Amino acid sequence: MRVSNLHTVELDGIDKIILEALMENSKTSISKIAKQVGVSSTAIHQRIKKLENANIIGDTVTLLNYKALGYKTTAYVGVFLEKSVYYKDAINDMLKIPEIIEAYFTTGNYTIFIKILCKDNDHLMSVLRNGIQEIKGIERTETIISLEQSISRQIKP
Amino acid sequence: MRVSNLHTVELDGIDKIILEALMENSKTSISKIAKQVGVSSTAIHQRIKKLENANIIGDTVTLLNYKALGYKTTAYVGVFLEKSVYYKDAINDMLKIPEIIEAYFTTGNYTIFIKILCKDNDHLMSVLRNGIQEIKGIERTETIISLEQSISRQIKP
DNA sequence: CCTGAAATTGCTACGGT
DNA sequence: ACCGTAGCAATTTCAGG
Repeated sequence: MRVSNLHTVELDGIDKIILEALMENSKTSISKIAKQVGVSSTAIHQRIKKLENANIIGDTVTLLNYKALGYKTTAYVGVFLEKSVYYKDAINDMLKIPEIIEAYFTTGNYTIFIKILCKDNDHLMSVLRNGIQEIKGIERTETIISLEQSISRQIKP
Repeated sequence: MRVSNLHTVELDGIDKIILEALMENSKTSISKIAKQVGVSSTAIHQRIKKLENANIIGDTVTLLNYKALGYKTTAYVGVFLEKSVYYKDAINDMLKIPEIIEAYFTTGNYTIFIKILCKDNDHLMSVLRNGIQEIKGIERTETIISLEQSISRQIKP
């Protein structure tokens, strides 16, 4: 890894192999990566520390299989706000709705764009009617329901 | 954890503590969870194995900090297909565009709805013009650019 | 479903090239 | 920047209540 004077970072081949292994499985053992690359475990360990310090490696999380827990409906909702001033309050209200798992402030048609995870369509309707559309400043919403997720991945470093 | 005869799953309090700890940090040590709950490491280990076998625990991944790697633009693109028949081929073509990190088959206005990660707006324009809009069967697209991500989380079990 | 002990594996610090 | 060693901590297996 090389850090230029303009805050950009150059990863070499070994860094990329490390990152790809950890992206796929955060529990990949250092020794396994070391064997694959052909250097010592210590070297890999030192590189990982550097990548962590450079803030390139972020969180390590366990993803739950929500379908197994009964969450089978994913939807996106475009939110039209009366005035952008309501943005902060709207986000605060949205934080209280656990089904909202992502929210973005956006350009274009919508002011706020959110991702929702629900058990089924009835649950989604209830979240929309009794949750989201009750939030102050929301004019109207447009809902996009996902029938199938076809791609889900990270970008390779 | 209890599995009813209708394929639904009941998690007890200990399961939920385990899952929440691992969701936040997949590297949380078993022994730490064990101390918090007040049982042996072995018991926690066995429960984790069960949750894995029940497919409730999914992947454990390391998230990269894409901003540190120069990726600063997130966008969503709604895709209008001429005919739904083109869906499979379109997804196959999209798999070849690494900037596309999520894709959904959806109801509503759009046929396909995708999430894109780019370095900057020029990069985004290039992906749209030279990548996505070249795919066979795509009539037109609508782009929503995220200015700020305000919420990002998982649902609690 | 739990425990405790033993075996295994992996992490991390240190000294050196 | 990398290596080897060695001590330590954690995971995982096993026998048993």
